[in-house]
Amino acid sequence: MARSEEAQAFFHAVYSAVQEIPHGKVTSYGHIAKLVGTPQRPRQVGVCLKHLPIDPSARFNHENVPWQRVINAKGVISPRSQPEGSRSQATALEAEGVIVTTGALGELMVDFAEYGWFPRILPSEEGEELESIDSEEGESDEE
DNA sequence: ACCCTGACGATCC
DNA sequence: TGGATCGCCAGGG
Repeated sequence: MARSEEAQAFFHAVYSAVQEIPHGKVTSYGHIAKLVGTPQRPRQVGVCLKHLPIDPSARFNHENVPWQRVINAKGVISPRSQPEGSRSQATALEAEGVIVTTGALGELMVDFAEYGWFPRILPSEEGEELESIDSEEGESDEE
């Protein structure tokens, strides 16, 4: 487990941010990346979740980190190598009341307008400790 | 040490 | 509108 300290801090930040997603809500990898101060690395957020320990004794694990609440920017549950993975994520979301629909190509989608959680990010002096306030009114996708 | 892959996302054709 | 490319960078072989 010899990750560099920086990498470990990143993992920690990501897991902590994911824990802030409200029950029954979802956000994107990209938004988590922004929340932790590294807006250009949404991909690494995926890496973190991919490596989220199953072991309940781990500091961060599948039990205390709501990994299922993170989907991609298109509102689709990111397909892994195997479709079963995304399916189980859909099941986990449905278990908390989130409605998951299936697209023409079998994509599992969640309506951001209904379940999206994209708090405004307030820049701080250091750029590290980012504050976030949840704006109850989700801006659909108008800009 | 090197190369390929990838739970992403913004841009560029 | 949508597929292809690029940037990022940790993991795994």
